[in-house]
Amino acid sequence: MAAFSGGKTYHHGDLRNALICAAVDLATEGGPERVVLREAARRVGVSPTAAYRHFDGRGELLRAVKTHAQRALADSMERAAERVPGADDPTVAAELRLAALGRGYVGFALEQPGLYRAAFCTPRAACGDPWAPPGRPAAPEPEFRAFALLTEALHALAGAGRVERRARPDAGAATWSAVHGLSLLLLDGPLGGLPEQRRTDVVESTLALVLSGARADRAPAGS
Amino acid sequence: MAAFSGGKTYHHGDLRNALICAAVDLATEGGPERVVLREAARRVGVSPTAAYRHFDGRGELLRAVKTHAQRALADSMERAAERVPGADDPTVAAELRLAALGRGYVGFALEQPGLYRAAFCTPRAACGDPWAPPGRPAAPEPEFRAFALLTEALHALAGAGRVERRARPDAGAATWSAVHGLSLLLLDGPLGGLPEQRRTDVVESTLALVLSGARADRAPAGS
DNA sequence: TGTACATCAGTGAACGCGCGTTCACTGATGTAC
DNA sequence: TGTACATCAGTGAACGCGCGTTCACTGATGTAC
Repeated sequence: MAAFSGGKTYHHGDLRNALICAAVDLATEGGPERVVLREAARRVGVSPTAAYRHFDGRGELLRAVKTHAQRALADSMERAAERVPGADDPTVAAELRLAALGRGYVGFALEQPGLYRAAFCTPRAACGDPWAPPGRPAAPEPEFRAFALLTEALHALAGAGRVERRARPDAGAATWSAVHGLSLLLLDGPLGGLPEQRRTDVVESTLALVLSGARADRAPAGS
Repeated sequence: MAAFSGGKTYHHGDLRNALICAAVDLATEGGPERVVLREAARRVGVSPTAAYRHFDGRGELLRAVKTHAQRALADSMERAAERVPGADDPTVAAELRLAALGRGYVGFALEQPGLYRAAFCTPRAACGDPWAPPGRPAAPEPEFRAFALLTEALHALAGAGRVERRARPDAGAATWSAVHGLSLLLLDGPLGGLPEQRRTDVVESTLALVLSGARADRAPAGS
């Protein structure tokens, strides 16, 4: 996030994007609560006031960071899935893809902890503003492509080799829960101090849990 | 948390516990980042300086809150498990208990969101101090009885009706991941806006995922 | 039982910090004629 | 093509806020003799 796209048309040229990049850097370094409007302006070399030409305030800047972080998370999942080798059996292929998506998810969380936490920050939660009013956020949630990727993979797996079979309705949410919880427990939770090998074991165990859930979905009820 | 235990021996009498209670109240109202030393002292009716007779500083006060929150979480799980009806089949009984523990876990998170988040806060994460140094915390982690309860239930389930069979080593962590992730997605995550019924569905789906993992543990490999 | 003293839990004022946000402004860019 | 003007992206100083923490202190409690 050192460069930004737009051309230099005005005084600064694309200050909005430059501020977002700086804010993303901040989140990368220390999570959402490190996203500080004054600091972002400082890094871009501009007065804090200038930011108010482009954002309503800190909240809006943080939302932009959140959107960016969610995209980066989904990108990481897709990259992991692309690296997965093909398989003749469509069921095996679908299982490999689902597991790869999960690894990409957890991998992103571990490699970009600050950005990952920013992807899930809410005004009332840990975004540096403890005084935010409770209740639903006013602005609509940005896309959650990560969730869509998991759901699609589950449906593909449920229907692999059969005609139009679909996964249980909330299987996506359950799977998401597993990889999300795992990421946070590993990141700054009680599973944080694990050595490399143990960490890998826990990740694979959790992916195995997800896959066994998907298999139970495919089998006749009560097996 | 309106009362505190100790007798009035000194000027205030058990100020330490009074401060912890106030801090727990703050966390209950707004999560760990709302735990503010000055405000806790204010509520107890004491000068901020007085707190330094009993705590090293804000960090230590927050740790006390965290410990309290973890105990409360485990208590909620045990209460939920106690309400579960008995069953003749030991396997069924073990499954019912595991599911009840999971419901108690998520239930606590939904009923006490602030306290729940405090139970998992870390200096470097969302505890209101974005400048905390990265790396492992100096002080050892307090007990995680919630985790122990899940692991024990999984082992009981794996061994139900058989001689000394144990669950897969990391099944506890995987299960914990599922309920923890679910709680956070429901709390302040993208699953936050769900209506009551849908929320219940998602909880049950995730518990089904956990149970299917436990069943796969019991069945011969490759089923 | 009474008195001098040590201990220690509390006070009150102050420190420096950095934040988000607002104000009146300046000076560069673009545009109408 | 030149000039007057409107627009708008930026500046700089200041606001009030509340925090964590430290300082020198006071006054109540407990203790030794």
